[in-house]
Amino acid sequence: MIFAHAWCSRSTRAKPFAANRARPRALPRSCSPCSHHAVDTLRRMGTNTEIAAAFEELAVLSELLGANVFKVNAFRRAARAVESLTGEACSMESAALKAIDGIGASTAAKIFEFAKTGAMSELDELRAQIPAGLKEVLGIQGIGPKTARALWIDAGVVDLSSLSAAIESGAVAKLPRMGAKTIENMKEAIAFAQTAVGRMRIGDAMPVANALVARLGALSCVQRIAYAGSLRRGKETIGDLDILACSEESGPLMEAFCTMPEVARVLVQGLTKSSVQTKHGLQIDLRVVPLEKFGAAWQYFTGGKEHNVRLRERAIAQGFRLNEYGLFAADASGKVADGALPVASREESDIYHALGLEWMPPTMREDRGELDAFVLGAAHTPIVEQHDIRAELHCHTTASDGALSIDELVSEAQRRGFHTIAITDHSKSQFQANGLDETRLLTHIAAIHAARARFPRMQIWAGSEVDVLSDGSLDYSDDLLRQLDWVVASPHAALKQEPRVATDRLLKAIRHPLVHVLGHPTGRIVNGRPGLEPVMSELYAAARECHTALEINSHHMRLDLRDTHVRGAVAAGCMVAINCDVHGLSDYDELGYGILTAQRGWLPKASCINTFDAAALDAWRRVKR
DNA sequence: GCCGTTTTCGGCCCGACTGTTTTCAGTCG
Ligand SMILES: Nc1nc2c(ncn2[C@H]2C[C@H](O)[C@@H](COP(=O)(O)OP(=O)(O)OP(=O)(O)O)O2)c(=O)[nH]1
Ligand SMILES: [Mg+2]
Ligand SMILES: [Mg+2]
Ligand SMILES: [Zn+2]
Repeated sequence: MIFAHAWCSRSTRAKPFAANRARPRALPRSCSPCSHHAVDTLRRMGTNTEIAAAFEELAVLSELLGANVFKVNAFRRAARAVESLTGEACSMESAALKAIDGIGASTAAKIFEFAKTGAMSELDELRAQIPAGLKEVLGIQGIGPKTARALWIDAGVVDLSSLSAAIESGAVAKLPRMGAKTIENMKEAIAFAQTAVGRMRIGDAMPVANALVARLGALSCVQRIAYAGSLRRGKETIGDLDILACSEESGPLMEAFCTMPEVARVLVQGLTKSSVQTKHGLQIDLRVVPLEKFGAAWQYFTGGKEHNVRLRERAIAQGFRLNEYGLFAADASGKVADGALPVASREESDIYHALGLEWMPPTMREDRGELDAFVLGAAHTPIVEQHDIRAELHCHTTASDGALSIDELVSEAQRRGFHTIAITDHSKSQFQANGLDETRLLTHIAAIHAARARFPRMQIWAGSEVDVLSDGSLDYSDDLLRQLDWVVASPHAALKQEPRVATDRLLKAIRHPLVHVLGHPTGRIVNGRPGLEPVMSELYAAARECHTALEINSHHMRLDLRDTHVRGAVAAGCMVAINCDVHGLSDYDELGYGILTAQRGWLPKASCINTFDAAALDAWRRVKR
């Protein structure tokens, strides 16, 4: 798999990821503290996120007032543009802001106002006009901005409870286009909203999707089937399951789908598209197309939405029209002739190639510069793939909280084609995980080294996952750490620290001369706890400078670094380790999620230490020994 | 509100399904 450097060099226009591009630098002899972050230190954290949220709210509220849909869309694009900046929007010049795609004079002025005052007057005015509770009304399936506005203006609805009251009182039935069925659907949707689950972790969704694909694929009328949507793009959480099938008998297929035993509610049922909600609150969308249109449909249904919109814009600019049935030639007025055959439709690659692009991995289809990076003939750098991984550098045995012996861990690594494994049990402060004290660790090191004789083809390292204590010091003395072949340093406790404290804590670990990898850097749990919120740009700079890799912990509960952090680390020139944090045999299978996350962060194979050959990895290790 | 290798005005991705409608608006993917 390949990708181009283009997001930072192709266009004369400033692109979001151009902001903090790191220049190559020589590795310093010692790991000295950086001093260039004084300004960052003083600034409030998370400002880009806040600004993006403000523009998104501007979109929602102005839409409720019936604003022009293209203007509403422009607010949404501005929100995305700010969100994906690597630098702080508040510290950018107006000209630099306006050079970013989706940000014009008006948006730049609002950002400037936010930087100065911490607020946007236009947004505040909208907030004053519109009941805050209308947002939860908008969250009901089937209620969009037009309906919400009518409910508010004409039926006095201001939140969910007043909506229920207005339905009971008959006020809602008086609105135009409000028949019995619409109201019944609304009641069901309100009831369902109480029980509905939020976004599912990818590791929970994947087995469900695979089972469903297998089950539907076994039907004789199904010719080809695959999952699509955010699951195929490898997002850490999944809003629903999107399944694409090819069939010539879509009626029976849709009927089979909508009458599956786990279906609680059929949202829509048609011949090309159906949606159901399961008893567990999971939504599943099924689209059915003829076999020869599979590629176009898979491209559409995989998304993401913003990627699709960009791709369709590109098609128009090149004299085509693109939809889920194919790429079609258009005439001068942009029209497609009736009954015209598609220029491309069978496979995804046909679509991309016809548009002058290479096929690109779904993980990168997020409208984050990929259409520039994958122009046919562009200079390419290979992106990491699962078969590139040749080392597991973070795993636990029964000595601490793992389920496997040293030999079981090593033989499984060997079975998977790895050449290197680092055994890294917990350190003494992790007493709840049976962390090893100094005496036990020394015994353990000897036991790990003794395994080398039994696995002569494996490079086996005695390591530790040493706890990064709350002040950034490590849980073992330097003397002890020096006796280890490999050191992963990870934060486990005090994960609610202030960003500045957390940053300094992690910087200390990164700069430690005996640390190879910063493990699960934020300690977040997906759909669980937010974890630390350090100033990531400072971590990247220090990691690069001090020859410390940042870990992507592949476990689907962690995925830490997350995708956006990986992208930042790559742009800053860091090395990344993709580890499974193995506690049991099945944890090796978590690697797939780590790879998806790495690809979402555009991680080149060459920036991932787990892809090195055995000698190169050992040489990399020895820089810190 | 944003934007421009045919444009500084006039477009802006595009289609399926539903309900309530005599021709389509609204919502969603
Ligand atoms: N062209 C186009 N495609 C869309 C639009 N909305 C959705 N799609 C496509 C791309 C999406 O990835 C795909 C599935 O829609 P979903 O709403 O399920 O989104 P997605 O799976 O990306 O995210 P999710 O985790 O479900 O929230 O359908 C749209 O407005 N235009
Ligand atoms: Mg989806
Ligand atoms: Mg969907
Ligand atoms: Zn661990």
